[in-house]
Amino acid sequence: MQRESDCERIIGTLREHGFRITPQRRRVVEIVCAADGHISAGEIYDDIHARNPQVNISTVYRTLEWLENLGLITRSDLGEGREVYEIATRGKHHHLVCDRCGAIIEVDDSILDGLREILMEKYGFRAEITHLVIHGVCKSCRENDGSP
Amino acid sequence: MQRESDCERIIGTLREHGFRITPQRRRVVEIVCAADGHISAGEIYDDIHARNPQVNISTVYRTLEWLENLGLITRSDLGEGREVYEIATRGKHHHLVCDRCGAIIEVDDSILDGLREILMEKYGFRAEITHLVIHGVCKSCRENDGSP
DNA sequence: TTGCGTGCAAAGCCTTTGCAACGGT
DNA sequence: ACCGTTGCAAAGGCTTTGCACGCAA
Repeated sequence: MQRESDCERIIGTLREHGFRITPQRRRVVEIVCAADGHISAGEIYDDIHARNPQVNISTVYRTLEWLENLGLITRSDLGEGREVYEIATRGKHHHLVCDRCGAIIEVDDSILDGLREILMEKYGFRAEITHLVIHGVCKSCRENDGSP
Repeated sequence: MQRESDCERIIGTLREHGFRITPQRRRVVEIVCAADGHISAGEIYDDIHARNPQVNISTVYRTLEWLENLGLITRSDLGEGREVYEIATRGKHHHLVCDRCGAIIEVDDSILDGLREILMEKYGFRAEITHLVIHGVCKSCRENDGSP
């Protein structure tokens, strides 16, 4: 499957560039690749720590920082102190979250094209929106509730 | 000026509702009103503490929470652990945050009109975006760096 | 062997909380 | 005088850092 090949590809890239592949680093890469979307440093640590209690959380943070600097994973700040990571190969996307039923809808990055243009034209601001979470009400909930 | 009347209006509202107006609470309200836009809890504390060293930061946090619950101020999560407050009377707006120089640019809610339309048309999703923080690079940083 | 990476412990930030004393009304 | 508020201190959650040992290459 795609996630496994992502993982092997990343490990291979690191090895080719002469980076040391330690068991800890390998586990972090595996877990991030296996994750279905975002995952936090704490979740990665819990996962590793369950099998290898000697592994320290500082190693997880250092590995994530290293992978991020290498451009192999991306970090998103979800607000409220929540920082999550995911592999960088996924197409850029964002999430709509329905506040009624909790549904999460993945939307393509292109929905932001217009907004980016406006910000550049009006403010000269180059928006770098890596991950956006938009709350609201989904279609079925609107129809069920009869709300606009 | 507007800020002063905001301040007096809030104090008056609090007093009318029977809330106790302590010097600490008064100072917090004054500082938030006097701030040009958003201000962080730490900045408020520094301001108060400079003149009244006995005032504790926990009082600042408690007062801000109280004012927020009363709907008199709003809190925005700028990401990276930065939370800022401002008086609630201001028109709906959003923030552009420059990741190079830290500048914060206030933009009107209308910049999201297009995005809201797209989400409604393509996904039937009614976006309820109360406050959006968009990271990126501001005009002057782009010009200084020569980046696009 | 060599020096990069790790575990450990401690600290750094920001924010919250328990508790006894204080002070608005 | 009452009881809501405050100051203090401590803790809590997450992340970072200094240091000496250990291990990948």
